[in-house]
Amino acid sequence: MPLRVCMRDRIRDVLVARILDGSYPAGTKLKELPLAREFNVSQAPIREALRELEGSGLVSCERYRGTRVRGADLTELSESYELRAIIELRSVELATPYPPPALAQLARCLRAMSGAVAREDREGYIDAALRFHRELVRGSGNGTFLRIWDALHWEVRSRIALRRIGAQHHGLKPLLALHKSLLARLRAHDIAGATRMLKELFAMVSALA
Amino acid sequence: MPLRVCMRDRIRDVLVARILDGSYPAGTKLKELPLAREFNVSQAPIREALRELEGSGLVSCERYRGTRVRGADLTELSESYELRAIIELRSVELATPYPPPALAQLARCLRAMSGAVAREDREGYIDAALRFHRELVRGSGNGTFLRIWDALHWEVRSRIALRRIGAQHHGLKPLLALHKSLLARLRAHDIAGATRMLKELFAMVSALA
DNA sequence: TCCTCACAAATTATCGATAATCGATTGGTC
DNA sequence: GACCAATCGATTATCGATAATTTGTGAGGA
Repeated sequence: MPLRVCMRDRIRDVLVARILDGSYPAGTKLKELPLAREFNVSQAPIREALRELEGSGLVSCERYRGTRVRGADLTELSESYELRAIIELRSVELATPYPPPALAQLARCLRAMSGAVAREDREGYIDAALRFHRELVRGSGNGTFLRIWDALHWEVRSRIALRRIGAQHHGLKPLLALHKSLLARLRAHDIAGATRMLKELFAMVSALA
Repeated sequence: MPLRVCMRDRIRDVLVARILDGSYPAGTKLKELPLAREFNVSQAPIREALRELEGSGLVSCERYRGTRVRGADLTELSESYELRAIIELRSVELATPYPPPALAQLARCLRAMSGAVAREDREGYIDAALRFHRELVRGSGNGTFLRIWDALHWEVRSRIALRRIGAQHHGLKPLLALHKSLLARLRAHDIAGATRMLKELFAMVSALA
């Protein structure tokens, strides 16, 4: 059985998905040997996957005491949003004026978000919105910003956050509107305005959570 | 031979120290088996140490292609300082007014910095200054801020940065003065003033590098 | 000359088993 | 009953060896 991607990556993705879908609520102990048996691998790839999740802050490890999930913790969630907010705000400052290709990419994401809202596809909205925000950071040209942003696994955190909000998907429309305004400000090289929009966005998410 | 701390941690610290002291300049390939032989351990703890360094951004790994040092890269260094700056600036906003114990701790660090400057002990200054800045972040109460700040291994990066500056240790006095002003502003609950001081600090470091 | 395909060397990824450590529990003592 | 040390089971940390992958090289063909 040739391995297209290494086990470690595959296992990490599965674990992330399980934290995402609620299979592993906060506090769950992730034991290495049982996981190894389940995935039909040895301990090594499991351990490496867990280390990587620790780096993202989704789990925490203590020496000889094991690994526990801590991603769904509300405090940690709002703390992460705080970090994400300052990274994106500074990215917008650094990146403006965004070059036309970046603006085009942002516009594509926005269209995808709009379409998702239209068909009430919340998952689709999240994916598109994350691409939008990641592009904001990427545009800053600061690789460290992007690395940290990626390491926080927003594809997990966003869903945890939105699950807390519950079924209020009517909340997506004002979010979409803010993104539209934000892009317009970026096109106009209006840093102050763009920053204001972004702050409102994060304030709205915080209020919901 | 009972292991007081696990090999992984010990090895990680040695590798960090080597990146720090210049033994491993940027681009150095870190091969697992040779390192394992050198430390008289097997591959496993080496790999885990390398993963952790990857999380800190000090090295980068590619699948089946190995691990390379990238900590001394100037671009990456200024990018990291940019991230550190926004984390500390926001921390000051969140933490002010700092509680008396935190202010006392900051004052202790400042005294240590002052003493180090007086005896022209640059290493001592760096240690004390890092404690000062870490305390700024800790005071915010945002554990994610602190986790990311720690993961960036400033005990390495600061020294790399200051080595670039060279022997201009006269540059430490204005830095010390800015820290003093900063603490005074924090005591006075003057967020705007404190923020200004911190921005000047980072501007000065960036200018030096 | 330029390709490209097979092969070998070097290195990483994974395995299966052993050693070290932690937490709870048991048994003994006061 | 309260306390403490010895021990056991569960789990993590590490080991030594094997499998998988990449990269470089050289032979053969257009």
